[in-house]
Amino acid sequence: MPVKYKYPRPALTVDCVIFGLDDDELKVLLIERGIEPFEGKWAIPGGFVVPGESVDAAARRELLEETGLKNVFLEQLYTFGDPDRDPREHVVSVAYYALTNLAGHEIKADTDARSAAWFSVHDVPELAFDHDKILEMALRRLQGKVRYQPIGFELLPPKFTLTQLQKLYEIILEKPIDKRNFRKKILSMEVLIELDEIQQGVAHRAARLYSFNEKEYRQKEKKGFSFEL
Amino acid sequence: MPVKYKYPRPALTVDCVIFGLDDDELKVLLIERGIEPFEGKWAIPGGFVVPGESVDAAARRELLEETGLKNVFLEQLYTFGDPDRDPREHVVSVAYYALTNLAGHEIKADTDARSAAWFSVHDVPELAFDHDKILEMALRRLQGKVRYQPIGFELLPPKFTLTQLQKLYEIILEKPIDKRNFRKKILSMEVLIELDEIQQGVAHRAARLYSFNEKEYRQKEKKGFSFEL
DNA sequence: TCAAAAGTGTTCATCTTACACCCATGG
DNA sequence: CCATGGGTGTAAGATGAACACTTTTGA
Repeated sequence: MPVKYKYPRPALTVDCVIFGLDDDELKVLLIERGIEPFEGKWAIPGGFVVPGESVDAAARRELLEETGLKNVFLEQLYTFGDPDRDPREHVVSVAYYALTNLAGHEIKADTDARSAAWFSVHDVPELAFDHDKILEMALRRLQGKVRYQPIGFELLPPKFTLTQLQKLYEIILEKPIDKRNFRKKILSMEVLIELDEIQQGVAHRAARLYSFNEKEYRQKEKKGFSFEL
Repeated sequence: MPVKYKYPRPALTVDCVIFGLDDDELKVLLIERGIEPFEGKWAIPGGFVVPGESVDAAARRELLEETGLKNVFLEQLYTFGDPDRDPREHVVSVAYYALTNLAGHEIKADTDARSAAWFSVHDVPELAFDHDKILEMALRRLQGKVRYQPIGFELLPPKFTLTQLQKLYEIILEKPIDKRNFRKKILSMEVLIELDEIQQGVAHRAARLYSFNEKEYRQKEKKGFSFEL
């Protein structure tokens, strides 16, 4: 359905950088492009914004359509608006980043039967468009934000051990953390619920499980408390 | 020059929240709308993105056209994409915020002869579109960012006293700061140049002038130093 | 019984906070 | 000479960093 406008306007897309946490690596979900431009190249999943849907909604829709993911943490990252980032025409893209726990969600085959795969963020193939720039920015944002907002939990299953949590920070921040100091700090914030459950099926002493107390966190936050690693 | 596209697309605009620092208030520059919709209402300056120009360039262009400002700090804030934020049609807006020192720049009359004026951020008239939301977000961003990035200097003249700098933080963060502790902290970072100049024309002991050493800051930053209030 | 990870406190150094007086200047 | 803001140091408390051994469990 072709349309006419009084003045030209750039096209508008959304792109979603989807992070997942493996045992000892941070991964990103990429999709192999089935059409030109950049056919055969890997890219961050995304698509065009349909007028009448909010840009946020477009991001959620693309996320669902291309990966089957829903109810995940999704936040706007930045808008990329260089006129030559797409060889066809001026396409402005509002980039988002999503956090999900890799184990929980199987990634379904994409509707267009293109293949999707997880890559280590430090070993990513050449990407289409300016997607390397977008990915780099998403990584930096995640590294920054994880230290003063409790978003790391989004990368873990709902019940996790303190060691898993610590490892998460070590992987994202790319530096080792002292075990005792980490536990002291995180527990002193009192935003974790100590569950009456322990890890199953491990070949050593099973660790206690915890969950993030989001309600408690929101209350504390209102009273001026601020989460800091 | 009407244009045809294969699929409909939202329109794209940029909006610039422009902050300026008065003696004891943070101000924002608004423009009175001369046309529908929201004719007569105050709004954040902005305009449509022309295909072929980067979104950043569009923001700079609008800033210059509507206020005469150039070479000011300008950073992308967030993209607002609700379909009903503009009553005419789906208009997605990439919002920016700018920092400038109020004293230095006279704001020229807008090209469309609409009036422009500075308002205290805490005493703003009813705004057009969702501009109240944009302004609120810009304020929060400024309050957050000013504490861990040396952007506050953008609101001051190139040469300033430590008391001016302190007041800046007090105004933005909306809380009093201890004078001695502030000076100790800011000087210990060693990113200020102590000038051989003092304040002129004050009816009391003249304060020493300082300037921000951006070069030094960038070098320190690379070595892992991080500015923190 | 061994391998693997869980869990736990103390000390020292550093940073943050609270706080008050004298000084220089111009009117 | 007085009003106004400029400029300065110290002590106590809080926070962050470094560091090693015992316990539990399943194989």
